[in-house]
Amino acid sequence: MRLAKSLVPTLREDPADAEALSHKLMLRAGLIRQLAAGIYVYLPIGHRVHEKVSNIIREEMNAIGGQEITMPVLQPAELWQKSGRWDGIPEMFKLQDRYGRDMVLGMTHEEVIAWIASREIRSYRDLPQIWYQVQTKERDEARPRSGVLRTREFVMKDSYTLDPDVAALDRSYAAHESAYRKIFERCGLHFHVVESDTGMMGGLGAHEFQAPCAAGEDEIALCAGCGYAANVEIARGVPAAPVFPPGGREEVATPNVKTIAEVSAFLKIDPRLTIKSLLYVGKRTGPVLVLLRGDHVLHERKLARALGGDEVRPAHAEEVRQHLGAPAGSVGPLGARGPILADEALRDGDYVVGANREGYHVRGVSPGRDFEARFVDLHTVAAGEACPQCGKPLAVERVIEVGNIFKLGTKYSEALGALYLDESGKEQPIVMGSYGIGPARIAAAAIEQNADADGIVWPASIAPFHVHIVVVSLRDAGQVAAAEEIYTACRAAGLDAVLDNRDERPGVKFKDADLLGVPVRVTVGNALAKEGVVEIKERRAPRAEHRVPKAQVVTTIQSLEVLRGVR
RNA sequence: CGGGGUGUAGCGCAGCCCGGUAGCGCACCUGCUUUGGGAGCAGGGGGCCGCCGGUUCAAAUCCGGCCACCCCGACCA
Repeated sequence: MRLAKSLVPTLREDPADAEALSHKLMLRAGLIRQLAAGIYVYLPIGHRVHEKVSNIIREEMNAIGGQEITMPVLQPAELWQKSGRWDGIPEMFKLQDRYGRDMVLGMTHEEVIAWIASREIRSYRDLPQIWYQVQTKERDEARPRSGVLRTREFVMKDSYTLDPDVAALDRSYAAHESAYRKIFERCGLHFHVVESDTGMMGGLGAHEFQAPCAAGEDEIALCAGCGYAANVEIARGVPAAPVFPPGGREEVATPNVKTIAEVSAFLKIDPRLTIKSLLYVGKRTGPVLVLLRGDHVLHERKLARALGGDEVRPAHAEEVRQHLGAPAGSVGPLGARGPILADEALRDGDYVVGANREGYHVRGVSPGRDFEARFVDLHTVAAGEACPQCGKPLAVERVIEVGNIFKLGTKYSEALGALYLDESGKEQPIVMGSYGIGPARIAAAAIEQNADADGIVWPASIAPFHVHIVVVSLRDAGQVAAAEEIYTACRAAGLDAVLDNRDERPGVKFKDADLLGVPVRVTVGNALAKEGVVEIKERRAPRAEHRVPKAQVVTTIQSLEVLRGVR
């Protein structure tokens, strides 16, 4: 590619609308432009990167026997009505055709897969199968954000496995896990494989591939000791217990003291010696009193799971007063009506709790002894808590989900009649798995993880080009000719090259080269006439430089460690 | 969906309080000079001031409504 006539609109300044590093850099380097909230145009450079990532994914999917197909984005509502997902998914784009028939824009493709399977798979001899596509997904996200990290329209590689039984599913799942590891390694990402919530889909198991980065939306708990790794949605941590002071149960006046911080300050005690009482309302299960240690934070997903997948919300102020007879700052478990859920951390010890009487708390209250409660894991893991497996301290990292693998089971095959005959001639539902990867998130995560003050620093495998050739002066015919020669030679050698032949000052070209982040830069400038050499410089620190005659450019580049493994 | 913020030239912003000619930097066009880390000088083009309505002799500016976008939270099959 020659830059002079190309659509690579770089920006000098950060766009006002961008916050996340990858978002700023993708806009500034001219990879993308935003059409609407969460909807992006991929310009030539962005498109190239996306293709490089997608092709790596394709290679690894093909390597485990995946067969690429393409399924429609536009789908009849009927399929989704059959699977039970037509209602209750606010992210689903729905529309009608001209005859008033309900349609959906696909946000995932389990239904279509099950539909194909129901028609084409008949015997255990047809199994197993791995079908995948690289296709656009449409999701009406509540809040698109961080550039390309969470969008309403995005391309996903989604694959689906069809197996005769759970043991076979386990093998397909393991094959995917190993393919995914290779994909992320080849893309140059740092990542963790973590246990994740199977969510409302109620599958048999799931893992996420999470790439650490500042703009991430998830948090994971990690144990350096034994390798335990889980999304904080499900991660369990064992907090250190406080030292409980002696003393019996007594009611104490706590005028105008409401929050945990106020209670512990007023009574001059560690917040860990208090219980935080929160009234929640489950859509089906009704009011439930939730107890946590004073310093802990409730994880609502854990609560929802403890209530059998119910939808929960904090009670309104009036509901608290009505249910417990006191305002929110003075409530507690003593004499409370209805179910009480207490975090595991509260099993032992005497705590300060709200008295259910405005302006009073009670000291020396022991869960289990002074009131009945069901103990479940409810608190959000904090860094430093002990690993549930080995006891070493856990770390908590901010991450972006770049892939997930999911054991679906037979939910969709049963709903859509995807059955096969086993060896004994008996009809069985196909056991399914589904697996997703977002190429755009991989690109953005790679930027987040590798950028420096001057711009993007691409891993060579997904860089838009391997070599960025800068002609310092277009007025020097010798430089232009040499640059063209090098450009042609690189391409002939299988190196993707971009030639900056724009009539710009050298500074502008160098700045843009840094911004674009291509791993190797070749500068054709004064040194050509003076010493007969060009400069080959790596983008990544410490920007190692080689000065060689133009005839040696290709072999020198090919010997660079940054390009190891590519071409 | 709750909270906060912003909409003025392609990009980044000022002007708005206190109503009266729409401005600055970058980018773009022309000319001259310059040419190894985002050049200098001179001249020039480009605006439904987010949209609709109201107040007023007069609205970018005041008032009302709406829309879009960003951030925090909720949600995220």
